Amino acid sequence: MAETTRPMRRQEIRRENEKAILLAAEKVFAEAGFGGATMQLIADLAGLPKANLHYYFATKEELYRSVVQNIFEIWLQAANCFDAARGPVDGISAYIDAKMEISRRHPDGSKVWASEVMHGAPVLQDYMESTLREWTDGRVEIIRRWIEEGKMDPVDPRHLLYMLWATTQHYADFGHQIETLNGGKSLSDRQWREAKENIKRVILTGIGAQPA
Amino acid sequence: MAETTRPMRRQEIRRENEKAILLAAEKVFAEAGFGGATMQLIADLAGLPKANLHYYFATKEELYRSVVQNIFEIWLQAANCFDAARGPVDGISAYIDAKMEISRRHPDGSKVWASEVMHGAPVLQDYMESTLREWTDGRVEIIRRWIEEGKMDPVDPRHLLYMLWATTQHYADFGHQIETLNGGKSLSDRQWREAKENIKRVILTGIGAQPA
DNA sequence: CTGAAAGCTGACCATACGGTCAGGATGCAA
DNA sequence: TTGCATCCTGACCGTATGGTCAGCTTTCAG
Repeated sequence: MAETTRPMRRQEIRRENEKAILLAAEKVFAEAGFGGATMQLIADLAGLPKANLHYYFATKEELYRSVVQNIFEIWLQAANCFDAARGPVDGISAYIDAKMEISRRHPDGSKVWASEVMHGAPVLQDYMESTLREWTDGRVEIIRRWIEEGKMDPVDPRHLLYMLWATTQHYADFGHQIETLNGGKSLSDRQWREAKENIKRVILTGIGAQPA
Repeated sequence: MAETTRPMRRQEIRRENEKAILLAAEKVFAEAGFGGATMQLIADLAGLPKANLHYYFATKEELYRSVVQNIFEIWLQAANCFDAARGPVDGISAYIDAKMEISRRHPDGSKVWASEVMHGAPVLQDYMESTLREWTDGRVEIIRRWIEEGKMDPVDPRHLLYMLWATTQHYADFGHQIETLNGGKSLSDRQWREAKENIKRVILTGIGAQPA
């Protein structure tokens, strides 16, 4: 990678290698699942000897945990959209945009996250019972208020959230299916825009929050 | 299992053992993924010695293939709802009901299917390019006709289908998350009903197909 | 310049897994 | 009853994988 063999700073080395490993791990875990992934594959993809992986991450479990926590953080960041909003149109639109962008930019991370949850969240159970639950309860409260204020129809907030998660996440997790049905090509910029617009229109109309 | 050691018919034996193996395999593949699943675990769960598995299914791949094809068939059966319908309200309602029932009754199968697609459909690529594509194109055509006939708003049929798939499948694949957010309890009959109603209401309203 | 700490790695190990096989048990048709 | 095809299984094997380690190189503070 580095053309000149300029001496690297310790900190720099650590940062770069960890980043490379995490990126490779994310991809391999996404493609093969935890059980199917091998440290050797991750090492090859990261361009490092396998033993070096164990220098940075003691075990496969530890590496996996780091990958999952990373994507969970990104996932939570999309939450901010909700808070700053004054009504369902703003809030839900922004949230859909944010989550669709995650599906597009971090499909591997999304898959790892989906896999983790599908397998019973062995690593993230704590987070789900604390952070995720708090986040969800907060958002449920916001939606409930919007309903009270007549800004949208009385829809069960939880099922609405599930719908948002499901619909947006689908474009990452089932991306391969979507590509296949798209003639084997990945979605173009325009198609991504159309996807977002369709989702927003259907859901916002569906909850009676369309802006005139 | 059999209390009396009544002699079993050959056919019967075969059928029962294959069924037991497939059921166990579905569960183990769902919980651990293909790579994480072991023939030993499947054998234990099926109550058979490992070697007996290989008598019925030569390889792990072959067993996996059978499991995946099984769920794909169930998945396709839900299609009929669409065909018999006279309009979006009937058709989409029935489809959502059917797919939600699959998520509820076959959560393991749904997870295996999701896993298969997430990992690039190594086994089902053929089916996706033939059967699934045909099915989808047919349904797209039906929806397009509904739009032409003014029975619903002009929504992109493909993205609508993705939304239906995503939303319903979510209750199986992310069932663990939903349970966690439900206080660790699985959804009750009433909650499943509410889920269905919410989804149907939001989507049907969202596409402008609400009946009066 | 020097020594210690950090970074690196080829070779190695124990284990677990998918798969095999020889040979025994069981049903069933004739 | 007999013979044979099907069914079953404990013991075994080769391989791949996660992980270890001794010893090397590189950075860098003092």
